[in-house]
Amino acid sequence: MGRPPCCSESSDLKKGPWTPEEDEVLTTYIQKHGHESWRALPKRAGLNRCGKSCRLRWINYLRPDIKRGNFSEDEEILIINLHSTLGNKWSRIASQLPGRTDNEIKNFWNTHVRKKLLKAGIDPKTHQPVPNITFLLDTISKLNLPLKVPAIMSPWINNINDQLLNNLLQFVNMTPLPKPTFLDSQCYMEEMVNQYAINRSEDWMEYVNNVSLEPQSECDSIGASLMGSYGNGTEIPELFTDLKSMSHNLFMENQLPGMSPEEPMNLKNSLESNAFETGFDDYYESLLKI
DNA sequence: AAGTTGCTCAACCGCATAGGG
DNA sequence: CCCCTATGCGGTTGAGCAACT
Repeated sequence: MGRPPCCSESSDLKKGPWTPEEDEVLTTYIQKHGHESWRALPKRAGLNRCGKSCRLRWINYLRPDIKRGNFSEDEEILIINLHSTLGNKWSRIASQLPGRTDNEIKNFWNTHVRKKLLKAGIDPKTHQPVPNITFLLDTISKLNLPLKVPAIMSPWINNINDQLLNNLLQFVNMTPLPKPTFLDSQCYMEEMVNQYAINRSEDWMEYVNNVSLEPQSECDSIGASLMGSYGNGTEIPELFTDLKSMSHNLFMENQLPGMSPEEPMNLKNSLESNAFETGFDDYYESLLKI
């Protein structure tokens, strides 16, 4: 199906890594004669390669104006911004970064940026926050609250409290702490979530199956206060509505540098339609996928 | 030291597109 | 228009290397 590849008709053409000698031949030829026809070039230059392979080698490696070395922070931010508007249009992105090739940017995206964004709770495709619990965990970990961090995920089992909520709100309103960079503290986040997924999933499912808040026998005074605030039998979605608005505010405060002006509205829309409102099974699934 | 796992990135593959006849 | 060819583009692969066990 489809057109055969340009070089498949001659299977004795060389493939695989280029040798320094081949590089030399190609460079010398192009410097002398240019590359008006990639198809004809290998034969004229005396290379046992297909034109496509020659073109790729020149564009991605041998071109004299190619920029080598690690991407700078500015380049990374530019790539993120361009990707948020252009998507996987690597060649268009590359055209904005002198000396960088589409292949190089694509590799950089797939091996670095994509992972960074994911760990920061941002969907690398949509550039919008992934509605998962990592956000809340990250936030709480930075607040250094005298609570075990996983408490936010199992409040319904033992010790959520409205002091926690108050602290979060205080943080959002007063922002007395330096703005967290969501690109940091990734390992910690991952570990916490993994541990939770491993250790607490049964609790979680047990809770999901029984979505009313019942005071636990070991419930402390803070827990009792929560019961007072929300009342027995409070449906979990009500609690999540509060947490949703908090995570939204926190994200607005801590968005990645250089986002486009319309990005905050996209984030808002995303949060308003996220899994907090679509049920806990979905939410739990997203947690396990992290 | 040896084996395993994970990561990076150069290179490939196949489809899309442009342009000429 | 339609067909054909060359080039461009984006997704994917796998060799080589580093880190880990």
